[in-house]
Amino acid sequence: MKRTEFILQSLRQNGHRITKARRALIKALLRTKQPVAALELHARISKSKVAIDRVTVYRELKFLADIGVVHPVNLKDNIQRYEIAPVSGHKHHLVCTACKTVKNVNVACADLHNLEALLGKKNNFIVREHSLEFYGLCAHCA
Amino acid sequence: MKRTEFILQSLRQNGHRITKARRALIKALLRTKQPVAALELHARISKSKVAIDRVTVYRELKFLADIGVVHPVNLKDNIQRYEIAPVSGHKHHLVCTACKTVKNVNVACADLHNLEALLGKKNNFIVREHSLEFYGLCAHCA
DNA sequence: ATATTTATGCAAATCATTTGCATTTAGGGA
DNA sequence: TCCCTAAATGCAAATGATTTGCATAAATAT
Repeated sequence: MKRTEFILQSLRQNGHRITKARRALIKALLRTKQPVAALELHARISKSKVAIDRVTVYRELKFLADIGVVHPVNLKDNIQRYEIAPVSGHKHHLVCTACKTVKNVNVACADLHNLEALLGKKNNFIVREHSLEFYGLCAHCA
Repeated sequence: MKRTEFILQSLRQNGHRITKARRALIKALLRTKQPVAALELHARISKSKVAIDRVTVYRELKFLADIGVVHPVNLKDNIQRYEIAPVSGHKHHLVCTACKTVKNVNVACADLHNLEALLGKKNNFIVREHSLEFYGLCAHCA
């Protein structure tokens, strides 16, 4: 459980408080291997006898995203999900459109960065980020 | 106004009816250069004195997406947008996170297809599609 | 222990989208 | 042209995710 403490530590150092809700949220986030929605997370936490409000989960996730502890993930169903931010960079996903299972995949974003520079120049934009997700059918659903 | 007629024609040929709502929707969709949300589209159509219901817009957009006339576009705000499907392939977008302007950009998806094949093999998935969007600041907002 | 400020809970609002159902209407055929 | 039937529409109300307002609780520095 070292990762949890590391995150809490850095929160504390930045003047944020360590509360029951925050601790439960981060632990729950670390436990999941897939991006989770606020309500999903709230359900899981509730099941583990920790009582925190739905609204707190929404607020906390947004807060954690603001400070970069979690990354927002947007798939095609227009539900906001989050995942613990990796140590560096960001993740890409492979989503089964049938069972909704999400797998993390490695993509060499460096290749995209050239493209981004090009697009930026061509369109007079400063390109800051990209989102790249893959959709298909997992072995089980195919 | 040839494109409109072409689309209506092909709808007719597939046994779908040409209604006032459908015609207005398609014309409105062809008029916009950026992905539009249902409510946005409804507002525009209403402004042009054509009275069609919000619900009809939602239903129609979903229908048009099902038959491939429009493509759903998902950006980071979890609002469902649509755009007229290009003759072949699909579009990618460059979104200004400040003013929300969306520009279409050309991406050689062929490069991604190699990657998709690889990911599919590695994860035992059948990869069907991808979504790749870019975010940044336009010249005006930078 | 106390003050101060951050974080939480509860209720209610909001926003996008969907559903049920009764009514209208496009378009093929008599 | 009129009618028939399925397809499309409109209206009202439901749903689901997310947000907001406000008063309270509780985490830390002093």
